[in-house]
Amino acid sequence: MGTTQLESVPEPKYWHLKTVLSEALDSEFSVGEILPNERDLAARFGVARATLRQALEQLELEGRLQRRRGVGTTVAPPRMGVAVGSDRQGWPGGGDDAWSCVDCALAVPPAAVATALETPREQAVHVVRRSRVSHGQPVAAELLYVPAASVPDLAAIDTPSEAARARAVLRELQHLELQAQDRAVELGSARADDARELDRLPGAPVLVVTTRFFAGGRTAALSVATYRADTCRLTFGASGGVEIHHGPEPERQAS
Amino acid sequence: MGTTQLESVPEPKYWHLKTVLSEALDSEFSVGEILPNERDLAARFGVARATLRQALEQLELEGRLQRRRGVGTTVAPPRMGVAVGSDRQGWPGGGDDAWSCVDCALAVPPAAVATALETPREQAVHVVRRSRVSHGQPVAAELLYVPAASVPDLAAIDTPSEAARARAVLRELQHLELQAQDRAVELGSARADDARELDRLPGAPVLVVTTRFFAGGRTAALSVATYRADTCRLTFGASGGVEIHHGPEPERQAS
DNA sequence: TAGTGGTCTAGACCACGAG
DNA sequence: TCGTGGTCTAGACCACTAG
Repeated sequence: MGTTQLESVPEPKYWHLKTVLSEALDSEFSVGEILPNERDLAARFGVARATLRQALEQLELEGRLQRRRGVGTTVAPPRMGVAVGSDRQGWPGGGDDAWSCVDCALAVPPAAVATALETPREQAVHVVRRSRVSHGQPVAAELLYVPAASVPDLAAIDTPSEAARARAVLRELQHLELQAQDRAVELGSARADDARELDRLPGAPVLVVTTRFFAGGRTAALSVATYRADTCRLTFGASGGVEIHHGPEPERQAS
Repeated sequence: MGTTQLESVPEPKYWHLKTVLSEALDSEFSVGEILPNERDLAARFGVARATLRQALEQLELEGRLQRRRGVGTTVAPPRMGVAVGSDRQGWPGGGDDAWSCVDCALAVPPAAVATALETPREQAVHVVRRSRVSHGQPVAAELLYVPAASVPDLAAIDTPSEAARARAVLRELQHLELQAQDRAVELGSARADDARELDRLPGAPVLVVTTRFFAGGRTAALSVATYRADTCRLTFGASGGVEIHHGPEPERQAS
């Protein structure tokens, strides 16, 4: 009989919960405010804590919440715009590009990196670590892979600190003529060391920006930068960006 | 006393599990292969199913696995490179840009969109829906918001279908002189309608690409495109992209 | 109908941060 | 020391797909 195709699909509890919480965040909370703890919230909504957590995880993924163990759950500020493509072209480290050098080492890169660099397997390359801070908090960690062939004059340099050696590598790069560069963005999860640097737990969602730098007909350097996905909106182009958030779906009506 | 700082931090089980599974995927499985079901896997590793699922979720987030209800868990192919910034500048719909129109409606946009368009609240704009298919599967869904002021001559047009009206809006846009454009990428989760179109469950992770088109000193159009984060790597620049995957951390050694 | 992944529960213990 | 979020368990039932 009348299987009237009315809402025969029950919405998952955590999904509905997320919607309710999202609306509450908009109307009843302000940035930085601390939410009730998970056990209280779960009780208040009459669900198990795991279910409540599923909703919170989604909201954190969307950058609406920030959770810290031992502290609590707070309302996150809008994501900050982080310029990734503002310099039309340019070597890393050229003309203050918002990054600061951490250290430098010789290391055998992952196989995929070696492939991109067209470098023999098991051959060590310079690995420059840099970090990027915006609005007072760390937003990105970068590994910059530079084959020794790209910085031939580096051996003569004697530097006092790790960071200084990193800067020396970058300085050498500027001498090459940059022919082209190439960017890709994908979703990843933070490795243990990146997580530490980004002040997040391992596995936290990150946006991985891979940049290839071409010079002398080769890939002269490869940058793998991991940005905190919860707090960052990567911007390409001139402006720092106007806030664009997803609200509820628009009321669609025939035109 | 010898508090020898040896592994005092027990690695979470799901994290270790993820590592083990990841290595197994590299060495013992090939693309498309079906993994044992979750209950068997959990038993095999001696953990609860929820713990095993936590590891699988991470691997799916990284694009290594694909899970489908009622079917099983399969090994995902490497992410496909999807060109987002290849056309230097250009209106949507100009010179085949890999998108196909779905329909068009007049709707009141979300508040944030209205702000970006510098349009009065509650004022309806054209909303063009487009979808993008790559390698035979849907990879992105787009909502393109076009204020009526940007396409003044549209009213005279009488079109037979929704898709045709969408194309008419795009055609009108080409007449404007594009002064600049502006992109941002951030992490989001699929709304119910996007999820349906992308063949995913609601809440699935997506990369949201927001593009603003400037003409005549105003924001003439705003595109919000949501890409499947599990299967796509967004590329900016000339090439379709060489595969860059994250392997294990490199062996770092003093230089 | 059988088997899969998706959701949900009601507990337990642990690691961390602040007072 | 106490309260927080993070991890983990051992179940249960549901929604979907395929044969």
